[in-house]
Formats: sequence, structure tokens, C-alpha cells
Amino acid sequence: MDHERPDPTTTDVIERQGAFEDRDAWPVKGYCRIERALDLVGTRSAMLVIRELFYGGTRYEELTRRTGLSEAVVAGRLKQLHGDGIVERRPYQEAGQRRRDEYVLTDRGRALFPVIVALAEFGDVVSDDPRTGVQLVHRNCEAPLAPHVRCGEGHEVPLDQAAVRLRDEEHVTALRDRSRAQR
Amino acid sequence: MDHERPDPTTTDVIERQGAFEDRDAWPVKGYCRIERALDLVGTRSAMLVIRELFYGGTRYEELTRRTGLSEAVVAGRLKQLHGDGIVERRPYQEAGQRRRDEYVLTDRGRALFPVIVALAEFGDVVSDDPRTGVQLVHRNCEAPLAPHVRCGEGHEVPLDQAAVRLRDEEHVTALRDRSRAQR
DNA sequence: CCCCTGACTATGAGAAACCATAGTCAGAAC
DNA sequence: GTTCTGACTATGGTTTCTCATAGTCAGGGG
Repeated sequence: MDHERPDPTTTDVIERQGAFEDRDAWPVKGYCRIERALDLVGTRSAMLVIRELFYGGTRYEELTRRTGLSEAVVAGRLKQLHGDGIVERRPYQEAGQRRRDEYVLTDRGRALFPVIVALAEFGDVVSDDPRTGVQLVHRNCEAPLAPHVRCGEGHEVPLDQAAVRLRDEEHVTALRDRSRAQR
Repeated sequence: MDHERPDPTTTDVIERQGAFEDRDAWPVKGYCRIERALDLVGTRSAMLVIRELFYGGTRYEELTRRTGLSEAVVAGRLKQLHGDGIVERRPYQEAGQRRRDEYVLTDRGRALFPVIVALAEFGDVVSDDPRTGVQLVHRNCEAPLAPHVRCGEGHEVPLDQAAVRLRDEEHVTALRDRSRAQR
């Protein structure tokens, strides 16, 4: 089964380990957390709303205006993100105004910070005009932000030192075989 | 339903600096690099194809099977990603087979590594079953990978120390005013 | 030469995302 | 009460994304 390929020079990718080495032995759905993430924030509108929340926008009217999305889309997205626990509604009241809600990121939502930074960084890479656009920086030292990948041991991990494997190998193997037998 | 008193200062977000402090003074389009990134990889299919490329898939047939996408979508996505400089076509030939092309990430494409890690990490946060799914780890020490945000000075930057500002403030201000005058 | 295989393409149809417009509805102001 | 404002909702249409099916096309094998 393992047929060796003509090595396409140095193409570094993420190394597959363990039972996941045979990637085709695993169904396409439900085994990668990236899919799960895309289910929640995989649309353009979700990302734009989240961006504005990170930029400090909190109110419905702000969010529609600053994302350029239509009201219906923003309302629907906020409802979905609220249901997914990414944004939280907070009542507020300004003098002489009625009580309203504003939207802020939950802890879950703030967990998207590295995603935002990574996307912005990639946007830099594929941008053609270095003079335009906004830039994320460290509040104090003003140096630009960049995403880094580290492991639990504290090592900086470049792409060619990364690997991917199944989490609880016995557990998921049993799950897979059971669902196969059912067919 | 049980908490009153909204204190807006407890909500940490990215601080806006300089001319961007008045965020409404800037058009919604063209000033954020995240948008640019989303133009290239903002669809589900693009992300899934890129994931499989990172996981070591290189061939058309592999990519369709492992993403679960239809052939037409994968072909179209590969064409677009090729046009955007994210994937590269490499000819190869197996014994007794005709010459074919395989697809590998370019440097630009590999720049998406932090995005992949960040999305996978977020997928973890919003996942409910810690025993299933795949896990990104350091190839040697097997410790799980996580994205970190650092500034150019090497400081670790949490969300509440991040800021956003315009890149070349004079330049983009001039651009904006000119395009406004044209209207 | 014809056949076969695997990488693509073409087409049509359905779903999802999105927009623009026109509403509804709660509550503070009057 | 009546008005008004701003947060939403409802409707319909357009675009984009995606799938399923059925092709085409190149080239190696016979």
C-alpha cells in the first residue's frame, strides 16, 4: 500500500503521525477542528463583525456601518455568534435614551485574537501596497504584531517541525469502526 | 438576566491609535488587511483545500477525496489559489503513467501556517469532545501547538496590550481626501 | 489504431450568503 | 396620548458557493 513517491524536492508540510499517517483511513468530516471553527466563523460576514468587535465597536449601528454589511446580515450574524457563545449582550442605557444592548466578545470570542492577527499578517504578505492599510502593534513599544507557533514546551515550531495526529487514538478508532460496522 | 451594571471598561479590545482612533473617519473597504486575506482564502472550500495541502496531500484526486468537495470546486479553487500565488503546480511522472501535475504550497501559501494553527486552536476551544479530532503537535517533543502573538521586540502581546493604527498615516490620509474630493 | 484511465471541464440545479427596501416595535420625549 | 428614533425583522432578488452528473481530452498500453 505504501508506495514511495518521487520526492518533490523539499516540500515541507505537516507530518502525519500514528494512525493518521494513512490519512485516507479517516472520514473527511468530523476529525479536523478547523472544520468546526469554520462552522462558526467561516463566513466573510462573521469575520468582519468579529473584526469590528475587536476594534472596539459594540453597537448594532456601529457594526453595520463599519463592516459595510447589511443590517439583516449583521443582525443574523450577531444572533448566531451569540448562540455560539462568541458574543455576549450587555444592556446599557444612555441619558435620555432607552435601554439597549451592546455586543462584546466573550472569552470564547477573544480566543479568536490569534486568528485575527494571523489573518492580518497573511493579508500583509499578499498585499501589494505596504503604505496603506492598518497595522496591529504592541500598545507600548509600537512594534508590529506577528503570530508565532509554539509548542507546550515553549519551543518555537516552524512548519517543518509540525506534526498532526489523532487525539485519543484508541477512542476514535473504536468510534470509527463502530460507525463503519453500522453501515 | 441576573447581572446589572455594565462596566464597559472591563471589556478589553484592540486599542485604536492615531487617526484611526476615529474609526468612522475611514471607509470600510480597503483599509484592513483581513479583508484582503478573506478575498483569497475566505471560503470554506479554499480553507479545506489548504488544510489538505498542509496535511501533505498534493494530487487532484487526493484533494477532492480528502476535502469531501466536488471535483469542480476543487479544480476551480486550485486554479484560483494558483492565480493568487498560493499554490504551485509541479510536474511529476510515475513509472508507466503519463506526466501529471501535483500541487504544493508556495512560500505565500505556507505563510498561512499560523492561520491554520490558530483556527485549529479555536476549534479546540469551541469543541465539546476533547477525545476526538486531530491535534497539531511538535514533531519531536510531541507537545501540542498553540498560536502566540508577539511584537517585533519579542514581547508576548495579549489582547489588552494590542493596538491598531494606520500604516503610513500621511499617505493614506492624502489618498482618502483625494478620493473624497473626486466625489 | 483503438481502448482505457485519470485529470480536468461543462452544465444545471440547489443552497447559502448577501443586499436593498420597507417595514415593525419598544420606549423615551413631548 | 402622539411622535419619533433606533434596533431589529421581513421580503424578494442577485450573486456566490457548492454538488451531482456527464462529459472532454491527453497520453500510455495494447
